[in-house]
Amino acid sequence: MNATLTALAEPNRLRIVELLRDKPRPVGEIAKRLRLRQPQVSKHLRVLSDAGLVDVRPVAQQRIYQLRSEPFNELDTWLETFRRSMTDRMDRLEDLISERKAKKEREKAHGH
Amino acid sequence: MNATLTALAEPNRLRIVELLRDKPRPVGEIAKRLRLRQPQVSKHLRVLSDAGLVDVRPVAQQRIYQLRSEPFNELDTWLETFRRSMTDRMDRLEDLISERKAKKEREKAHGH
DNA sequence: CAGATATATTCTCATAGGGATATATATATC
DNA sequence: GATATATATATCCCTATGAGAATATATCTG
Repeated sequence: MNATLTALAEPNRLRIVELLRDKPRPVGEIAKRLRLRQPQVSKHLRVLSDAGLVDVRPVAQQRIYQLRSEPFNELDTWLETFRRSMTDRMDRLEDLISERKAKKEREKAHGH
Repeated sequence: MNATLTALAEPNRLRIVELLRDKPRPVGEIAKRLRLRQPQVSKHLRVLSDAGLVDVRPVAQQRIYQLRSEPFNELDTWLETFRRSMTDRMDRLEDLISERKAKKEREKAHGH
């Protein structure tokens, strides 16, 4: 989880990932499209690979990189745990508000 | 998007966020529970706040921090763009697999 | 085998940012 | 108003890491 987030947190890596979202691509094409130098792209792809975000497939001298779905699924699962508690919290906040209103009403009634 | 990911990429911040998932909490409690020093917690909360991940609400000397839902929703929306293209790719992969199986079957039938 | 092409690795440098400590600020209590 | 409590900020140190350039490695083509 943390590995995934760390890998995605770097702007150029995020761009690479978004580029690979469309389809698998070789290193050179990624570099060209994103106007990055080849070594940086290779380095970033290494990080993405170590984090399990991409797979490589050699074709002649080229290395075709493509996204792996697992990390994204995990990220999604993790996010869901928030979705739930968030809506819960919202409900509780509303409860809190109506509670306070009720309290104020009581105070007013008692001449505060 | 990048701000959100950067904020979440730091291990202790991630822990803070996961702690706040349960309910809003004051700085001191976060520090105590995660065994972090108060200044670090304040700094991390500052980053989370700048990234729009948390809100503050003062109660006496305490500052109660709580999660904001927007960034998580955005992250979710972003993730969906992957889910789609991934399943597309998966379908294609499955096509590839069944194609290969078919080929093997043909080969087996021919006495390979 | 000699290029040419595509990619990975290594090295150096500079910077960002996280941890520790001290201190500032704000609010409550007496 | 003095003190205690809760939090924020400032300062210093240190490490991780991204960029750039040079070089190594692998594969194809002739």
